[in-house]
Amino acid sequence: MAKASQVGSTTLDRDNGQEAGGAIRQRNEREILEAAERVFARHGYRGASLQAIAEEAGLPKSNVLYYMGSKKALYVRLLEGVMERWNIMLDDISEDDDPAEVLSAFIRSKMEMSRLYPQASRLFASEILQGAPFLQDFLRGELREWVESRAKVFRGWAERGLMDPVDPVSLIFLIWSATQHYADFEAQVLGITGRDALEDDDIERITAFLTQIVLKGCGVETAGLRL
Amino acid sequence: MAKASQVGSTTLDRDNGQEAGGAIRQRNEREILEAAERVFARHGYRGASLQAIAEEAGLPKSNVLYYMGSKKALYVRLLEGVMERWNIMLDDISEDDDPAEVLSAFIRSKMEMSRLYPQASRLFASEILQGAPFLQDFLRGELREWVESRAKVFRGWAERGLMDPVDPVSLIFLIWSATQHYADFEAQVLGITGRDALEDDDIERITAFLTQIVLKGCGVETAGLRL
DNA sequence: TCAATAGTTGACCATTCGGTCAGATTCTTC
DNA sequence: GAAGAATCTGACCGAATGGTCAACTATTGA
Repeated sequence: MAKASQVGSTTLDRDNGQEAGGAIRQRNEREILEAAERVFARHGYRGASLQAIAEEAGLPKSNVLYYMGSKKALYVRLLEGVMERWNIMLDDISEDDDPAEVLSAFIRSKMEMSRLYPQASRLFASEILQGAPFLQDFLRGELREWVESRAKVFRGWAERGLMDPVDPVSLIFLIWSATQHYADFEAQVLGITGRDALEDDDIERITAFLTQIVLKGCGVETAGLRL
Repeated sequence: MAKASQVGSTTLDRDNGQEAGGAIRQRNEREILEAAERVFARHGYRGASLQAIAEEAGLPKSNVLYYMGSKKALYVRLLEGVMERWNIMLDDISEDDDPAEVLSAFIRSKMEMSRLYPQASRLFASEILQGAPFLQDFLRGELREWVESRAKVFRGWAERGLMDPVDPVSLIFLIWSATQHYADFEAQVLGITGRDALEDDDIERITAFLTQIVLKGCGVETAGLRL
């Protein structure tokens, strides 16, 4: 299952992922992780303080360290969680699939990620803004291969005339940026639109918009596709 | 000239923008501002330390405070600088302009911003990730009006059949996110593509890609436009 | 029941944080 | 070259930082 390749150099494998632990531990760890995700997403690794995380979780600082060991270990564990959710989306595609279906499903699932896990998206964004000190290996390894494999399929479609011969990597970046924008820049989106929050039908409307632009923009046939 | 509306509550107007000061002051302030932009962009407001900024600028910490007064004043001044560059792009458009020309110029100028001032873009991104504590007023005021005025023009074009009736605000967000991506997520882009840096022709290629997707995706006539 | 294990937490530590200040040095101006 | 302004900076301050630890309580299993 790969895990998020190295991810720094801390040994964190003592309780690796699915291990349960007591019911108390499970509940407290979940609460700490959720609180930490919010604080790290907002203030970045250096800007987040254990005190702030502890207060957000409603626990004394010592308790946070009791469960998480150190600030770095906590941060790395959060990143691993983000990468894990990311990997769920890693279902394979082939040249035999329908471009319109694959692209629209891709856009939809990325929009749902932004909708369901905005904090995770922001945490990732913050890590990248810092220069990706902990995720270098992931970017240059797993994620790069993922992009390359998709790119090859896109190129195949283009050769068969199913879509315009656009640069596949740029296309992937376009979809990533446009979808993540609504999580990472939520404050900007809300400020400009004057809304308090984005509702389900906003997301639906934006998804439809992006799908239309991308499919039409790439010259993908949408015959027989419900949009 | 509007300035960046309030921007926090610190009184920073003692040396407002174009005021020169001695040659020494001018040089040192510039060096400090450039260093601070890098550090704030990477670590966020809370994560950036005056010590780190001072080292980056090659000056003692006391000197930074001598010129900038306080951490908050330094940060606000940087944001004002970013907004100022932003406002340069604020040239007006009208329904009489050619949609293809306006949209492609818009994409090009945003890509150039990402190319020329990546640190400024990241600083802005970091501020938004924090929930835009200092830029709330700017977002809800100036920027909102800017978006609305553009949206009205886009709608006019759609009514006259010059482009598809897509949601103009979503379109603006799409262009913003896609272009800023190459500055804000540079570490990701470089990691995935395995490059050391993005060159001028990369930017040119990406600009052409985005222009093609957006124009075609919006159903804009590109007759007689050099692309 | 009772010992072992797990969980809790305040006191404390060295370091770093943003910021102040006094005194030294350098630059300008006449 | 002297007076005054601008610049420079090490010493220092209280508060906050990440982290340790020992003493304590709660839970669990035999």
